[in-house]
Amino acid sequence: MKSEPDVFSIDTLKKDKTTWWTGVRNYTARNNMQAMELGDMILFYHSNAEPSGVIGIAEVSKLAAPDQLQFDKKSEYYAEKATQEKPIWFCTEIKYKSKFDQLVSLDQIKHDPKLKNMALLKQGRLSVSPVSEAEFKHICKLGEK
DNA sequence: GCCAACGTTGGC
DNA sequence: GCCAACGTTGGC
Repeated sequence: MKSEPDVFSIDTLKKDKTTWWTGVRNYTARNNMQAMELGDMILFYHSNAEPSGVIGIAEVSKLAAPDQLQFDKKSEYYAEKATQEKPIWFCTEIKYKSKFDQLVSLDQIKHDPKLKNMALLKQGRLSVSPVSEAEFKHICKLGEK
């Protein structure tokens, strides 16, 4: 899961413990969240950062539920066509697990043969993308000294 | 259903 | 700030 650290960083998640991943307005990203199961592990990625990369780990703490911001007329994430009966946007709640000793940069990921098939690289702009167990473990190894 | 125009993400 | 790579919208 990607987040701009200026907006919501791993340190904010650490402080808040949990957060609903609201504001995702892309169908593929939404579908990926709806496919998540309780306890699934998440790579937390800082985008638009210096440098960008995976900075830590979170865990799915609540299954996907309607994103409440879609009903809020004052929110920038308001969705006119959404109703309580038929919500359009869903999000999971995630829980802080840990912050890496060292960030695993996008550049590292790009140049690591074990990570070259990551969905993250295939579709760079997607904010929620799937990760294989092998990729997950390998990135954890790189992030933890 | 096609496609042009437009908007967004995110690396650089 | 630029721009590539998408995704979305809406006219037809």
